[in-house]
Amino acid sequence: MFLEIRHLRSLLTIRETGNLARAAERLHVTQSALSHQIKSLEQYFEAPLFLRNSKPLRLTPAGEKLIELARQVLPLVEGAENDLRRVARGELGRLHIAIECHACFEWLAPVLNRYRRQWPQIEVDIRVGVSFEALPALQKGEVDLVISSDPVKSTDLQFSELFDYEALLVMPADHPLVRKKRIQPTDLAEETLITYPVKRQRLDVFSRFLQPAGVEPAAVRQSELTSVILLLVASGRGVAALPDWVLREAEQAGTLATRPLGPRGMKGTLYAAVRRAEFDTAYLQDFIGLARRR
Amino acid sequence: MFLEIRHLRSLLTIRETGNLARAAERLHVTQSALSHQIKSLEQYFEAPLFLRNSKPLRLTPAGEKLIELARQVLPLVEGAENDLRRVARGELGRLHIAIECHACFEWLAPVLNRYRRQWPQIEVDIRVGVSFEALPALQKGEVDLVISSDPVKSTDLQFSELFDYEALLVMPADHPLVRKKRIQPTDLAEETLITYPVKRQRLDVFSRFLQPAGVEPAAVRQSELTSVILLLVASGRGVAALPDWVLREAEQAGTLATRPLGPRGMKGTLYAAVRRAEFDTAYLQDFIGLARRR
DNA sequence: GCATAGAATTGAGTAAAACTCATAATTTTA
DNA sequence: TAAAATTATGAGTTTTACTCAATTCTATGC
Repeated sequence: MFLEIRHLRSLLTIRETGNLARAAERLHVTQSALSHQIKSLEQYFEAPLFLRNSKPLRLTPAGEKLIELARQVLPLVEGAENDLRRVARGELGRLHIAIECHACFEWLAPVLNRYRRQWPQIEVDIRVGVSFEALPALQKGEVDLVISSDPVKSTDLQFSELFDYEALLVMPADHPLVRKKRIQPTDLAEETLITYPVKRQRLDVFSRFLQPAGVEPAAVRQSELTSVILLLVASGRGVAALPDWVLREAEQAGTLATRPLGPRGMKGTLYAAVRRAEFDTAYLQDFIGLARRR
Repeated sequence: MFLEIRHLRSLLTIRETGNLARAAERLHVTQSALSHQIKSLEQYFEAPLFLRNSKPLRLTPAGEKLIELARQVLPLVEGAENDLRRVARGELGRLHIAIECHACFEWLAPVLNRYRRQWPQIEVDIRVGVSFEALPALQKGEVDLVISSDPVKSTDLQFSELFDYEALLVMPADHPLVRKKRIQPTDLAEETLITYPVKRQRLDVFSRFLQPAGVEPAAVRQSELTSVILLLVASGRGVAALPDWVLREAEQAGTLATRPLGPRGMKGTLYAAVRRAEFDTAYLQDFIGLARRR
């Protein structure tokens, strides 16, 4: 293998100008350089590429083959180089987001709608982290940003705080527990608890509220969709623990009531994790900004 | 511009082996060379191409873009290099033949049919040299071989003898001139002469036979097709001067007679001219060989 | 047909790059 | 945590690409 893109560019320019001297000028090299270059190609392929004795330099069949190649390849290369420059400037890129919490969908969807308008060139996707570990996937480059509520020290990942939230117990407006200012674990011993269909250890209401107190709800029911959970709660089929952002509108409608869990409320903070090397990219920073403001 | 085919090959091999060291081995360079190469690419594009901290070396979006380019470009390059090698070995090529004599068609057509079977990869074409000068066209690379009856000394063209011929006067078997052993210019003063539609100076019967003797035929009629000329002659509409190869079968049919022109016959030799640089190519030599044997 | 200007080629010298070697730093794995 | 495997780095070397200057070639006008 010998042929390089440089050769194709020279060949095409010579062909276009019909003359070594002018081609050399356009390529910002001496005409001697071009002459040497062509000669080395001809020696390598053991075939002449140009017919020397004719005024507007003409190509041999071998030369034609290379010109044909140049015409195919050079636009591809230029296109790719442009894309790469835009990738470097952060104008072009990929934003595959992994979320571990189902409820995040509720604020993420509208944020992404706004985001897409600002960054139409960024390829956006959401993956709900059920079947895979989000942070390793981020490290391996399978996804580009992880929404998580527990930051981890890492040399190659960078966590940015998004916003604080509080998980609240949701129940029908006429539920007996509405009378209490704050909910205690034992209050749920006689209730049906509705959760997302993930392992208990990944549900804060179990890991941070019920299990430490050794309380088990009367029943557990699962649903994937936040809106379905709210519907079930509203129709008296159970109660649920959901982050506050989900409940803003639902509460206003007046059919649901919310109460804090535990004496100080079950609060947390959401973070966005990205690879440290890409932390400064404009399109990632902009997403983080939008997510903070929601 | 910076990116070269070498880079694309390295990138793709690294991607395929998932590992600098093995890629280096496959490319017959040191692993250090690859490391430097990638680094220089990353510096040029100001973007990382690989995620370093993951076992099977993974690509960043920028890296993916380049791999995509490599997958498009490398096969094209390899294909073209193969074609070129075959062009150099004379397995692939172009044989555009220019003929100045209309009558040559008669022996050329069957020769080319045989030739095409032997060299299916050679692109064959015939151009009858009416509207252009054949030898300059050969020098300029517009055609690749010229059939001509007068060789010229040239530094960049090479003439090869094909075969000798003799131009004969053709007439109906019952024509009065059949009684003569040889035809003299004055014999044609009362005849209608049928010729190809080209300038008189390019017709030997005028330039070498009639004009030196100052004789003008009673009438001149033209036709492009040899078979039509023979038909006209057979039906008594005139006589024609045609090279012997045209007449072999026609004469055998018994309806036509031929006689030599002038005391020693109007003889000549056909040559094939090619560009000296291509003289040794197998597919040209083979054509010349076939043409000689007819 | 010869002189001449415009181009291309050539060869030598130089600058630049690509590569190797040896070694250090990292990462992975046991 | 040590050993093994892999990658990165820096200095030195080789190779390649280029420039400069001189020469040769080609086309064209007189």
